Amino acid sequence: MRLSCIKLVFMGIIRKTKSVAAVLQIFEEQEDAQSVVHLIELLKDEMNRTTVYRILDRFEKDGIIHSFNGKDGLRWYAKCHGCDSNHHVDAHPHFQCTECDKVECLSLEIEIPQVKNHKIDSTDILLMGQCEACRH
Amino acid sequence: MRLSCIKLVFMGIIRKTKSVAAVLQIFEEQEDAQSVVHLIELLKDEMNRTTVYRILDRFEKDGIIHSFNGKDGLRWYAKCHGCDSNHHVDAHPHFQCTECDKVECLSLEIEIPQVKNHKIDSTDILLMGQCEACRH
DNA sequence: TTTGTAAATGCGGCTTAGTTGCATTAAATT
DNA sequence: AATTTAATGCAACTAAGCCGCATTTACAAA
Ligand SMILES: [Mn+2]
Ligand SMILES: [Mn+2]
Ligand SMILES: [Zn+2]
Ligand SMILES: [Zn+2]
Repeated sequence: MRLSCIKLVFMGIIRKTKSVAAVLQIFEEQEDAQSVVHLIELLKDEMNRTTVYRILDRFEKDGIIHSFNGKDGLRWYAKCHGCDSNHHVDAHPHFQCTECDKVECLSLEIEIPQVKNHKIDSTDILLMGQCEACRH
Repeated sequence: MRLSCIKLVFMGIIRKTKSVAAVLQIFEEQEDAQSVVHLIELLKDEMNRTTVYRILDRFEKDGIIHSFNGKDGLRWYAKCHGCDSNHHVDAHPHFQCTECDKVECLSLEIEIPQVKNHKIDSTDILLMGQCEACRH
């Protein structure tokens, strides 16, 4: 059993298949978030789209990636930092460019005030505008 | 030309049809946000679902209602306050209950810090948790 | 190395939100 | 009442995402 395999089992992924490796590689190489639609397109020669959905599900359960809705209601995924299968600790806002559609995770604290008579458990914050590249 | 009609034309709606009146009435009676899926169900005996979509589009252009994505990626609509067809001034966060799914507009200012090298034009903020009714 | 196992995958079909084109209806103006 | 065209109904379509089931394959035990 190779080291990378021990690590994957620890994270909840049982078998390191070619498909698992291919999806993992995308998130290792690319810090920006990826839409499922884009991932399916990227991987269409290597695996079935159902497999993409299922691997993303497993990765999210394992705290390898996290997901959120982009501005058009599509599902996006990005790498987690410091999460595992028990705790998703990596809550942060996201930014989506209105020109190129690129999505970034933001290391940014946003203060959420109390809402009277409500218990807030989580937040979903999407900032929209122009990214660094599109601003020029 | 009746007064209500003058008002509607002013807002961009050209003809006050029975369908327009029916959708309008829902938003006048109910302050909470409504999902399109729920509206279609509510109105299924009175009009075609395509008509619901088209009336919501027109209302949004006219500043009568605004839309946003709920936690499950569905489209939700709620009444605007102080908007018209030229200016949607009514930006605010939303709350969705994780138990009963109810969605509320929040009159709440949330401070958005600057993001380096980005131009932020709009925000989409969804708070999730337990509503007043579900907390007890 | 071979074999047994169940995790993972492929595939086809299905669900559902939302859109589009076009023929028909009806609201408002004359 | 006649005219105009905004609005509607309808059917077909698109696209994201899910599900069941047969098949494959990773991996551990023999
Ligand atoms: Mn993120
Ligand atoms: Mn609102
Ligand atoms: Zn951009
Ligand atoms: Zn509730």
